[in-house]
This record gives sequence, structure tokens and C-alpha cells, in this order.
Amino acid sequence: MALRLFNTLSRSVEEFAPLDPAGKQVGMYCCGPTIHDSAHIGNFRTFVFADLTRRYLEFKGFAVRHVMNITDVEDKIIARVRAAGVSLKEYTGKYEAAFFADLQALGCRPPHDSPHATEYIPEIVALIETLVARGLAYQAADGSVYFSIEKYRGCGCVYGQLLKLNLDELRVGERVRSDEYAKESVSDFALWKARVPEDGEVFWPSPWGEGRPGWHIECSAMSMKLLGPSFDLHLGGEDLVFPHHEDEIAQSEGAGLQGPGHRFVKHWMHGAHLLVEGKKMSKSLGNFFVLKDLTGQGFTGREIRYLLLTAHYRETFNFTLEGLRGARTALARLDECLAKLRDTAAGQSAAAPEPGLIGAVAAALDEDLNVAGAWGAIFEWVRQVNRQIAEKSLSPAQAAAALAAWEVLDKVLGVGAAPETEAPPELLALLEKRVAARKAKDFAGADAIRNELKAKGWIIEDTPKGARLKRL
RNA sequence: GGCGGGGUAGCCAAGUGGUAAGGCACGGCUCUGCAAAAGCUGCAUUCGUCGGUUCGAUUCCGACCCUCGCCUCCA
Repeated sequence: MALRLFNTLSRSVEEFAPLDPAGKQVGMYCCGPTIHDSAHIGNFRTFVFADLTRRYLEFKGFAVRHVMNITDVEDKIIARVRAAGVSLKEYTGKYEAAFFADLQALGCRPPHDSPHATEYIPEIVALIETLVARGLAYQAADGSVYFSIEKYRGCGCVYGQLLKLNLDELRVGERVRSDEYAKESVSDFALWKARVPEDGEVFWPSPWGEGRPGWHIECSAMSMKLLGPSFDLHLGGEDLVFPHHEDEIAQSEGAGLQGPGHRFVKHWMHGAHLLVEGKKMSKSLGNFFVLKDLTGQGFTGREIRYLLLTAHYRETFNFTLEGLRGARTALARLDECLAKLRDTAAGQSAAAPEPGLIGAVAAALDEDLNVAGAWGAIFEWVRQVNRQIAEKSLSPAQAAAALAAWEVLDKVLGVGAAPETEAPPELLALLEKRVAARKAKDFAGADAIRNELKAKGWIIEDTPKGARLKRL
């Protein structure tokens, strides 16, 4: 079956075919975080979506090179560096480390490359020089270098590939900064920003004087450097469609490095935003979550990842605490089934994965990563397995094959197994005491111990194979 | 004002021109000393509203209502 993915360029679902003539290598770039603060749950939805895309491509047999940039120089960062009185590197290093720790907690595979804007200044300057030489960029009176949309369109290029744009009707918003009025046209954007006093020590030399890169140019410079002037996939949050991605296309195609008939990026994908408790995240509403806020309430990265992966990436998703609790219960159902499968398969050597489940999940994921459909297939399978185990009609060989199938799928979903939580010895001793009490028909004593354990956060599961403790 | 998403059971969420996946919650049952946990099972004559096309529409078309996002540095 062929993988089909929505492409923002065509606004339709298209069959995915890599540029590589051998059909094997895939270059994938995802716009990463700006490390001025802790990333929030909405940011992570995008990165989990990128991780799923990468994992599924790998499942389909592609050799993926996954690049995610780290924006480590930008207005907000400079302002905070200034306020904190530390060096740029010192400031961003802290948030970058936290970001990667969060990413790992959410089960995301680390990208193969995580280039930093500040480490690609020569490439950025070279790209701007190319654009200036081609007459598409100009230095304005304020010393900054801007990209001219008008000149770009003048050479027959299309500005507005990702969305319908009517430049004359663009409303000039409040966000247009007064210091950018040196531009020839409002829609022009900065490639190189001339140094201003507020920048402090954050600047680099360039042919146009000291300054720093504009926002969009880093992605063009780094993606083309690492993946080539044309590559397969570029992902990001839906808010990046305009202007960021549109400007990336303009800069990258404007530099004319692509071969004839090739675009900068073949396939653009955008993840929808998140609502939290039905509302847009905001600090005043108290629904602004960073990962730590949720793990602090006892939720695991695994549960958060699962919840983020229950809805299609192009739909706005309502992230709620109730949903998170539901995620926990749903995962427990899956874990329980897998544990029983392991019991049943005990002693069996590795089996060939049972193809039925894999086929059903792949059929869903092939259709623009329909992850909700995939979970539907998985939970139908869980019920079927449970039924077979209950009526003892599942052979150890079948159980081993089922487990093998799950392991293949989990390489895509990345939900893994529940972490083993072994109860401390003193609680296990209590459990033994209760078993003895029950045997002696001292039910009052047994119930007292049960309550004591419960108060300590553990519940007793009396299974046909004996009692065990489970974290509440 | 321009452009683009959505409205499916109490909640979350798939899907299809032929009569509605899955998860959570809830009810029933099995198990149990009683529970809990776990498992099984039940749970939308109906898919925002009103029209139209059709043998048949939640799915296609039109209008309307509601909601969300983007419109120059926000994933």
C-alpha cells in the first residue's frame, strides 16, 4: 500500500514519492523550537506529529534524515538575555537541554541533526549574498537587508504558494513594527537585521555591517545545507504557513539553487493547533501547560504522547486533563492485554509478527496518518485477544506472533510498555500478611491491610494467579 | 474585510453515496469472603439547521447558524 499525505502546496492528499530516484532516502525538516522559555504542550503536539511522521516513514522502509532546527537567536531571546545579564549561549543552553529532555520524555526520537542558527552564520550570509546578487534583496536606510517580494514576483516566481494571498488586501496589523518602516514595501521581510544598541553583545559581522539573521533565513540556509536545495518534506505548526514557510520558499527558490523543475520542498505538512480545556492556551486562563506542569500532577510522558496521538494532526485537538485520565485507563487496558499475551507466550521463541493487525494499522496510517483509525484497529484487536485468552483458545505460538506484531507497531507509535513499578519490600510484606489473613478467614484483618495499602497509594489485585500490588 | 478549518452519543474522536470505528464515562454480567482490579457485554434509527440532487445522504450541492485559526517573527 502506498503512503498518502496531505500537501499544503496542493491542498490535497497526495501519494508520497521521495525525490531520491532509488525511492529510499527521504529528507525531512521540521521547524523546531525557539529556546527562550520552556516549550509548551502545543509546541510538543507538533514535535510528536513530526516524530510519528518520521517513524512511519521508517516503517515504510525509507531511510529518513530528520532535521530539526534550534532557533537560538531572536528578539525575545535577546531581550531575556539582556534582562538576565548572562551570555546568549548560557541562556539558551538551559532551555535547549530542557527541551530535549521533554522530547525524550514524550518518546520522540532525537532528530539526526539539530542545527543552531548561531552556528550557521556563514551559510546564512552566503545565502543572503546570493539573493542580493540576484537583485532580490536590498539594504535599506536602517542598515538591514530585506527581501523584495516585488522583485521576486517580477521574475515570474509565485509568492503565495501555500495559501491564497491577495497582497493588496493584507491588513496591516499592529504587529508591524515601526523600526521596519525602512522597508520598500510592508510585505518585504528582513534577511539580516542591522545591529541596534538593544542587541548588546549579540551580533555578527557581515558584508552589510554588524547584525544578526532574520527569522526565516536560518531555516532556508540550514535545511538546504543539510538536505540539499530540494528535499522531500518540511513540517511545522499551521501558524508557520504564513509568513514563515512562504518566506522560506521565496528565499530558497529565489536563490535559484534548485535543479530545473525542482522546488525547494516537495511536500509541506502542517500540524493543527491545540486547545486546552476547550480554550486557547493562555496564562490568564490557567490552561497554559508546559510538560512539567503535567508530570507534576503525576501524568507520564507516555500518557501525554498517547493523548496527543489519538487525534488526526490536521484537526484542532482539545487537550484536557480528563482526556489525560482517559489516556491512562486506555493504556492500562492495552498493557493488561500485552501482559497476558506475554504470560501466554511464555517459553515461545521469537515468532513472525502476525500480519492482520499490522495490515489494519498500516492501512489507516497510509491514509494521511489516520492515527485515530489505527487505535481503533488496535483496540478491536485487544478485545479479540482478551476474548481468546479468556476462552483459552490462543496458543503460545499465536500469542508470540501477536506480541511480535505489537512490537513492530510500537516502533511507529512509540508508546512502549508501562514502566515496571515494583512495590517497596515493606509493602510486599504487608501484602503477604493479607494473603495469610485471608487464608485464615480473618477478613476483617485482611480488609484493614487492604485499606492501609490503599492509603499508601497501592491497590491489591486478586488475580487467579495470586495477589499483586499495583500503583493507584 | 480577506483566506482556511470545524460542528458525529455525557466527554474525546474516526468514517462512509447504502444505512454510524475506537477510547473515556455510565449500566449489566463473570470473577471475589466482600470488594477492587481485570475481562465480557450493553449504550447514537442518528451525524449543526433548512432546502435540493438521488431508489437511497451523515457522506454530494445550496443557503443559513455556531465555532476556531491565519492575515508579518506564535507550534
